[in-house]
Amino acid sequence: MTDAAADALAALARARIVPTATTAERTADAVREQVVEGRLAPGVRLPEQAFCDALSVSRNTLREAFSQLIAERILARAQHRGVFVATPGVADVRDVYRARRLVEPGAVRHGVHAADPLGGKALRAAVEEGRAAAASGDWTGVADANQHFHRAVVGLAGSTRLDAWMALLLAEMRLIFHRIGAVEDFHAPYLERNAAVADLVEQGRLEDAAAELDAYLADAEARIVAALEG
Amino acid sequence: MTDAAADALAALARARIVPTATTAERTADAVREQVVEGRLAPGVRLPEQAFCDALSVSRNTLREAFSQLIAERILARAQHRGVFVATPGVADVRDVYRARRLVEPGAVRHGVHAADPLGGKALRAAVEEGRAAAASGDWTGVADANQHFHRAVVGLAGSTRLDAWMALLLAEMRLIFHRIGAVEDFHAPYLERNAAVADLVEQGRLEDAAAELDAYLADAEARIVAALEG
DNA sequence: GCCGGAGCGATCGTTCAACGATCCGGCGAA
DNA sequence: TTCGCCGGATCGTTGAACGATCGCTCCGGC
Repeated sequence: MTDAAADALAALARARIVPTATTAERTADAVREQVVEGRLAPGVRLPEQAFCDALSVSRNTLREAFSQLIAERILARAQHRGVFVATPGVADVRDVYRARRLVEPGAVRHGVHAADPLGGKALRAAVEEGRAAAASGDWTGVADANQHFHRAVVGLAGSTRLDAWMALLLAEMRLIFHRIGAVEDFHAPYLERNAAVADLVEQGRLEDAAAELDAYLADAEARIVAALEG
Repeated sequence: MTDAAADALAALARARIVPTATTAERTADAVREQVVEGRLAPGVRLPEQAFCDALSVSRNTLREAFSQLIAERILARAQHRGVFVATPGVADVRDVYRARRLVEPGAVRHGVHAADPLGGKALRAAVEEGRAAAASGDWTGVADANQHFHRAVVGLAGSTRLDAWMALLLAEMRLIFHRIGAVEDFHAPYLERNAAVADLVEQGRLEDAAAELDAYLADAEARIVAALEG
């Protein structure tokens, strides 16, 4: 075998083809999108039969999809009563932010990609995405960009497991934002704070960036808790 | 209503009774235990029919249990070929340790319970458990105690979500230990390093404790990678 | 009037049987 | 040897069924 052929084989082995995710996975994706987009509000019930009909899948397949979303804390199951969209409370917000305030500043401070230029690029891209969305009044886009920014932050740590876990936490955050309604002005103030963090990272002032990010997360937590309790 | 009755009600509400976890959950627990205890080695196939018969559950229920364990990365599914015990490789070890080296020292440094005496107690208890197990030659017990120690470390952060996630990573670590076989002398050196970290935490020298823990994790990672490649 | 239990419908948890789709291994032909 | 084809085994998915449990309504007793 030629070396070129060997290289091609190796490339194929890396880029493993995933045919067409199983029906249960596609179903889970569809339901998850409805939830994080806010079309299914926290607390509403999800009757199995109705969703089977709407999605044209069998009850067993739907239940498998539900199980996955329950593991992600996007849905919640009440024994013999049905499945509901999760309604995170103040305790959940505190719990999530304790984790985020440990992980995100840590990724900035010690992440394997925090010092190299590529890491800074990802942060910068999310900041620009947010600014563009704000300029065109697309507040949903601003919220998306904010999520991308925080995903880029934990991406500095260079751990796919950490990335996946943070994606779950951020999906849960979206539920919370839908609970408190006001999405617009909630994310606006963070546009410039994201930019400040990105600047500091690009300048290599990682310690300052981490401190700013920590203060910023503490502030966000306080505002969310206030909104939930008020 | 009397105050006593109100108190009793409140207590019941807190200690929510979970009747008997659903069959799928119990099935998942049973399979997970077989895997993390090493009775099902990494790479072996888990035929659905055989496990249905052995566990006396229907195929649908078993598949739901499998799905959960796959989400935990304990099992892996190959489309149309079956379910296998996961076989974590060097890349997985590196990924897990990047996450652990961010989270564990961070929990020691900034955890909300790192400074209070209760947090130190949990670490101390795990250290003593490990010493007792070592004294009686119970190497499996030493490994368990080691896991308990690291669980106590992240417990300092005070986030149940973080605790649950770390439990997944630690379960994956057990798979890796089973792959490289030598469980005995692998955990032995860490008995005293765990103790050193616990001491430093109890003395309030959190920065030193975090540094020691980070060095210790880096060392462990290097030894595991060497064992896998050797 | 309202408080608590009996009855009822709806839904969930679980199982079973079945069908097509896909993969693996072996056999034969070029 | 290599390729194509075929059969067997297993998976992915469906539909239907049964008992169990829940929420609600209704009714009698205080």
